[in-house]
Amino acid sequence: MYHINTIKYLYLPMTNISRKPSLKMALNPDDYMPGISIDCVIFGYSNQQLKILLLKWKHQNLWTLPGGFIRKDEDMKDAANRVLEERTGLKSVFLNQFHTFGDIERSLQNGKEQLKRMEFIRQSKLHNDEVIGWLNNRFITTGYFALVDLHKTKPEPDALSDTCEWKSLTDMPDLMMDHKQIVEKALTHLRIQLNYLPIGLSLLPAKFTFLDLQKLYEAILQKPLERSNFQRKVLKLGILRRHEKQMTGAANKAPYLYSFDKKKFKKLIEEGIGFSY
Amino acid sequence: MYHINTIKYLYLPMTNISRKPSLKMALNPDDYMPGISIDCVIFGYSNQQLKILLLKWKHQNLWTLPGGFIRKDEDMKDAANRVLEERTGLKSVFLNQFHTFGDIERSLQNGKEQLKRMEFIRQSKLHNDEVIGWLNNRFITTGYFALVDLHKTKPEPDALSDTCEWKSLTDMPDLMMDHKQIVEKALTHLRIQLNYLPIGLSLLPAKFTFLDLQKLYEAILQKPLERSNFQRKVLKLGILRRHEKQMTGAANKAPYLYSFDKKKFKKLIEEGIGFSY
DNA sequence: ATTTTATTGTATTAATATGATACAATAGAA
DNA sequence: TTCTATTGTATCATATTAATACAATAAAAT
Repeated sequence: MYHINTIKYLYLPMTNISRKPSLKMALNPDDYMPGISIDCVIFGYSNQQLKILLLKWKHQNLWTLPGGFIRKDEDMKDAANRVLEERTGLKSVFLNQFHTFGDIERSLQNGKEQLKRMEFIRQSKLHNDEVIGWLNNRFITTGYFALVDLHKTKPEPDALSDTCEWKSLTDMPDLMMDHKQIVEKALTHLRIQLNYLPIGLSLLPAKFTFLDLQKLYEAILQKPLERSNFQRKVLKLGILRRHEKQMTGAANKAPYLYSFDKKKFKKLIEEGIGFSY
Repeated sequence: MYHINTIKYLYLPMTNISRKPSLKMALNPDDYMPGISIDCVIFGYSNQQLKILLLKWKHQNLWTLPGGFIRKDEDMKDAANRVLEERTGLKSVFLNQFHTFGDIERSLQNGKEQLKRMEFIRQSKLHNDEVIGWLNNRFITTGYFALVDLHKTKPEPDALSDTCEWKSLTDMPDLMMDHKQIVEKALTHLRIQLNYLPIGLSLLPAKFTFLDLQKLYEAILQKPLERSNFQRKVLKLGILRRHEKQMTGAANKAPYLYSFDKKKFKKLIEEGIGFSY
């Protein structure tokens, strides 16, 4: 029992695969890898809160992560980038695979709601019986997590959803299937990454104050950090550039604005220097 | 375009799936998830060298990682455990998923050798045309890495392999497809894990000297460690139990034997304490 | 029997990092 | 002009790490 993969696939590249299907176009199962899906946990940050982009199903109060399938002619990471772009309009952002979820019963949660959903799809004639059968198979899903500047995104619901919204982590609605566990795992990875990557680069606007950065870290770690020590530690990394002061209008000393020095940032990562809070 | 997974699967559990197929039994594609495979990077340690369990294809000098497919009625992690048990005879060892490899061209390497291979399979009549067609599809593979006490294993080649052998990391043969990259990634993860888990527990025999432990860490990290500081750091974790001295026969002070105190070890992990070298 | 040798277990010291606190500078309100 | 809250930075005690030293010791060499 052995897997000698993809040789036919390699030497007989497929034809007749429509290149860029519109979102509303009927899903053609022949174009996609069966049994595998992609789910994206897209993190954003605003109002001092860490947020995740979620979709709400039509006529149901069940939310899901932005997801999709892998075209037979695309790399899995390209599929993840495509999903991300379809929902946010953003290209080439920080996007990392973190785990593949392969339990049989991963779709048990909210099973009744999902049955209702399938009935809705059947009645809506959005998909034919073949597609519905394909969707009904067991899927293993690979989770990717992305960090984006929330204000640069244009959330777009997909064909089966009412809304595509940023939801605060501290106020998460009911999620489909095992999506809650997927979010948990993504968070764990984000927290670990925090020790190795100055993550603010992706989540904050170009210029920010030290307090902004600290609040972001506190939102991710869910614990308060000591201000002056945080400042000292980050400054010592030498990856911040200081700009003009930001007059806040408040009756106190105005903070400086900072931005990331991407060159030094890159160098730091190459050296594999981690730092923890 | 959305994935409402596995509802039919959930509510209509499959029947007629043979429970434990013998290794030599013809592969029935209907029993397995299409397009997804499992590959295991199984680490062992002997003669002060980190080793990996590899299989060599019959009549060809091409080596592969132990791998397999996911039965439609089993969790992905169970599939990985099954593969591990089939090749080593070991159950319930340290086994962790680390990455899923989904590039289209992941099988490009050694393509010619693999074509020869498919021809051999065809001629051997080991599989019928349906199975060969199934194997020829593109596969996405999820990598698991395992840590085992090499001396407790009974390596078993599979139906398509001559030998199943421990190969030193410093002396790796040519590997099929992208298996070299898979090994690299597993190593990276092992090295990161080293900062969070006292990994010796899985790779060393029950009792060992401090030098044994240090050499293991040096083999994994590929860099020398300072003896006395290594000793101090590990001792401070409080997870080692000291036993009798081991008379080495050499003309010098005999080292103590140590073993891991699994209770304290567990406690340490729960507290999430990491340590680095 | 004594000396020698290589290795082990532990101590010591200097350098560095961290946690807690202090304090001067300052933008704007009082 | 004084007051207030926040910012940037300094200070000091404590903890951690790296480098080195050294006594203990098993067995070979003398």
